[in-house]
Amino acid sequence: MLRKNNVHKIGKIVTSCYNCNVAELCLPHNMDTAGIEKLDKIVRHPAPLHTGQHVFRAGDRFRSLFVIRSGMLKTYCNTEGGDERVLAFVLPGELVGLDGICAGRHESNSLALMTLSVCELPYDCLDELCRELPGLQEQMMRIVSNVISADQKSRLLFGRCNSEERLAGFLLNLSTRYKLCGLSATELYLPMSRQDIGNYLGLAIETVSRLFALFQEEDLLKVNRREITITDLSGLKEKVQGSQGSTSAAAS
Amino acid sequence: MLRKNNVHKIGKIVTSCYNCNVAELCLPHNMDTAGIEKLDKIVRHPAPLHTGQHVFRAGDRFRSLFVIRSGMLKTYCNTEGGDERVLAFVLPGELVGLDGICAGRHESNSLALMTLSVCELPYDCLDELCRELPGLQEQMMRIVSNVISADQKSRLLFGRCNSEERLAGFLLNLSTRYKLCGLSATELYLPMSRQDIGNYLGLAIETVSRLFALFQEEDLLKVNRREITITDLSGLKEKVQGSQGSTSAAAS
DNA sequence: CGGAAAGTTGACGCGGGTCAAGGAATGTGG
DNA sequence: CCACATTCCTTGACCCGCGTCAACTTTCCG
Repeated sequence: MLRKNNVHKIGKIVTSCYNCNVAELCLPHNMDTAGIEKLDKIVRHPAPLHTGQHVFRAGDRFRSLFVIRSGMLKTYCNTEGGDERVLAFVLPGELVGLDGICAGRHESNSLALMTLSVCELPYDCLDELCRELPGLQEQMMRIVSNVISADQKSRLLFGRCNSEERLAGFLLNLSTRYKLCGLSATELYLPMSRQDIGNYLGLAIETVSRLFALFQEEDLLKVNRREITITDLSGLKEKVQGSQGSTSAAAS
Repeated sequence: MLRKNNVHKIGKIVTSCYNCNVAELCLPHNMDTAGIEKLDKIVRHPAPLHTGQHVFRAGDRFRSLFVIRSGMLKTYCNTEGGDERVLAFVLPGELVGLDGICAGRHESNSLALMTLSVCELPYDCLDELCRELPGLQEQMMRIVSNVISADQKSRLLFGRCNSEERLAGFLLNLSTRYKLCGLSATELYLPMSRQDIGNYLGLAIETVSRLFALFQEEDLLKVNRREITITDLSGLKEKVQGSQGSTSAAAS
């Protein structure tokens, strides 16, 4: 039931930039009606993707930025050794694709973790529109700054702490961002596998599993497969003490 | 002698954006003369800072971005527990301060690791100039994208590898970036303490020390306090196998 | 010259990675 | 509908990499 609920919420489809307010991060924030209208015209709405499909792959020619409308994706890279490194989980209202601008090619992969709909922002158009609408450009820089700032915070989290702090920080971070999307901050459906979580946090999958069990034993969480309920938010926060990983984040 | 050499090179002062080509990353790259002239007018050159002085501190009102002209700085944050987390080391031609745009305040500290001169780019002026010069705006986005992309790569490095891989990756990364600044790629003067290196890499200071000794024993490096000479670049690269940490990087 | 800060080296113990086995959920073909 | 395979997750046992503690050396700076 929790899952259904959240999926339905995440699955709510918005139809234009007017009523798109999935998160403060999204572009129209603080823009006037005329501006939003223009932005609305360049935005494309590709058909929703199914779990396991890519929005883009590393090496693809960079053409567009993407804002998540509903669902969730992960960004990852492959190492020379061939194995995967999860870089980020991206929620509705957050932006992906920024890492492709400088080289003209995407440097990471974006993969749907569940049914996913995105807004596509062709970069040429966006660039042009930024010249017309100074407000948009400022907003772009603010978003980009936020991405960098979120990267920094997640680096704080991983800097020098043990597995408990990491997982706790990760959950708190998700909780905050879920809330920003209008979802529950305590009942989280995690569409990614334990594998992905471990990979992202730099922990073995077994460790992640054990920690979920431990947190449950300590009455911080209730865990039911990929549905988790935070029952003691402040207890979880105490675990992260010594770092500050509970802020909004976005990817590449 | 190595130290003197490098310090002198890093210490070479440029006087305007015309002949400022410390690194490809810097703003004038790919701009026409008129554009550079305008940019040159808004750039300020504060007096050089001494070791231990701050360019800005977390909480300071955000007014400007800074490009390093010569020297090196570290960016760091303080955790709630009061201890420090090093986020990045920033070299000539690289940009700091981007993390302050979104909140209007700097979220990290920037501290000179040696005598440091910077270019100050008042953000309001820069923003305005971006409207006049589309080329500048594009370049800004490219730089920002590069910062994000570099963050991503460093995350790959820290993702899931042991201490040897981390330190080797770190040294290769620095080597590449030193070369971009026109410095030697093999003779590196590291102005930061072992403490800073360990903090940045998520390793204990003792581990860093032991690894330097180990790498020296394996004839990969010659270590003389803060001066290190890479004697076997490919050997060092083999260590990092399984990740890709040898690309250019810049900080917030 | 003395005191502090930075770096090195050794001994030890634990957190978490690795290996292995088993359970639960989902899919597939008959 | 069931039998079977596959994927995902959990739990236990073991062990090693690296953090911690401690002692010592070297460098720096007044």
